[in-house]
Amino acid sequence: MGTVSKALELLNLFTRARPLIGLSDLARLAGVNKATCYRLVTELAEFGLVEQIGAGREYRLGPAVLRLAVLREAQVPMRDAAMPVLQALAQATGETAHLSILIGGALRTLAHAYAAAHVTKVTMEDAEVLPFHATSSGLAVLAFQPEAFQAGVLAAPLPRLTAATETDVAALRARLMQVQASGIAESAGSYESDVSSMAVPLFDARGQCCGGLSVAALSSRMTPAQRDLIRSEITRAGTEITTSWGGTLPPAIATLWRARA
Amino acid sequence: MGTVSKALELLNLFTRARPLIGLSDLARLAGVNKATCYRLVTELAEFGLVEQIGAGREYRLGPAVLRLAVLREAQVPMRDAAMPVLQALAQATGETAHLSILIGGALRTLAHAYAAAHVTKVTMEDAEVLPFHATSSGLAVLAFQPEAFQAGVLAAPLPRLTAATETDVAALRARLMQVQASGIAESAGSYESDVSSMAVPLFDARGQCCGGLSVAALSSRMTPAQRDLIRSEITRAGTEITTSWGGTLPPAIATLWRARA
DNA sequence: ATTGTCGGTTTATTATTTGAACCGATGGTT
DNA sequence: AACCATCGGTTCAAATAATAAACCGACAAT
Repeated sequence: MGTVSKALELLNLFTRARPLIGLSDLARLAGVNKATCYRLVTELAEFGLVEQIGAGREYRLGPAVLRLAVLREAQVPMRDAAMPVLQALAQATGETAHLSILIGGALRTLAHAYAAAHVTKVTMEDAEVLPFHATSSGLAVLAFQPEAFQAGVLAAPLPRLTAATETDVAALRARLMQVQASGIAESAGSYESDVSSMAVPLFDARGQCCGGLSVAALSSRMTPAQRDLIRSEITRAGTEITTSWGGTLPPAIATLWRARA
Repeated sequence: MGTVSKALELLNLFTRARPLIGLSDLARLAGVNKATCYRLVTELAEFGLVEQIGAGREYRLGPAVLRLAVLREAQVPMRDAAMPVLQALAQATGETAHLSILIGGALRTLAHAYAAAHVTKVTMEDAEVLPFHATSSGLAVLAFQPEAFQAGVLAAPLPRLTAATETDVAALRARLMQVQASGIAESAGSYESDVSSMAVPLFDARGQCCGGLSVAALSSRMTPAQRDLIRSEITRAGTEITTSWGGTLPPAIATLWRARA
């Protein structure tokens, strides 16, 4: 692994649950020497990608990420374009909707929207990693990746997160084929007990699947009628987001979704 | 310069005017060998900080910057916190307001808001660099930086952007002292002819000046009454943003602003 | 007073990065 | 169609930059 990768790996250590990290912790978490870590984090800080704050001299993500994001959104307004659709989807289904995209081989949540319909709802955090094998978004996205990518994911450890998590590779492959055939993925309690969700893949201008759109509901509310409603709404929303990204649905998917909805 | 800095420097080459860059151009612009550039940009791409798009195989900023920005804003909601105030400021003054922050020693615009009051307005682009010596924001921010930082800025070339641009170091130092004494900076036609602006510094939780807030108007509209209005509104808005960032105004500034407004 | 940890620095050793030349492919120009 | 320049990407010896371990003073808890 190159030096640059090591430095960037440091950025990945900052999460919502762990937004501030001291030098020694950073070195430990990244598995690098403290001196090495110091040099790396100092270089990151020079560019404002991280910044050091007051008392404990801990580090956190810096203002430069904002500037880069503003530039990126100006050219490729993925998040801005998707937000209104996401909110409308949450509203229409009365459940929590979220959007995730492939970044560096991992699926990460980028945005979410809640519905006001129920007091109990599935809560989300942005910028978290979703396991491919245990979420509907993961299955929806993975089903439309190249075979090599799928193989890589299925070859890695597949943690059993709940009693309902499928960890058998053959069974997962069958699920993926099913998703390819239907254009929509479902999961029930495989990531969090009591949460059922449905998801569709999203496509960029190259026609590649680069993200997923999901609606997550308490399993107790996932009635047949509700599933029909979600399927109808999520395929429409998925089409809308893909289009707003300048992407095109694979014809097979477009046909499937039209037939169902 | 370390390898990491070289890689990050590549990110800085992407601007609004030049959002797509090919490998050879990237190497030329960064002043590094093409093979080096290839390795660096490939590592950046692995993390999604850049991505390569279709035809010309050119590179652009990638989706990872979004994820990082979402995380950053979740912890330090600078942009989100400032946006409503910025819009209110534009509305109240009938002119263009913008927010800029210090990133890696440079002042960059982060957000802006237009007013509907006039058909003619000062237009802005986000994520652009503002020269310290030729803008009111630049003066406002520079005036509250450590002496070493000021000296560094004033030692660098100070391009004459318009006929009204002040490039004399002694005169600029005098301007800075004036800004320190008044808590507000003004400029008239020193960046763009026909544009006059006023700006105030913004402070973070450490009490350091980390950005500026500015209102820019066509010079023809900058009447004495308008200047009084802008001064009153911009100091209030500046206080509000600084507070919402968890920062505190230096007591001297707070006193100055209260007296004026 | 002891002990452990913190952020940060120093050093010789080591491994990574670098630059120039070289591919095959592409696309204008003559 | 032959040519030429340039593209993205690759190779490999030479050189530079990164690394690990030990160390520092400061601070906190014991």
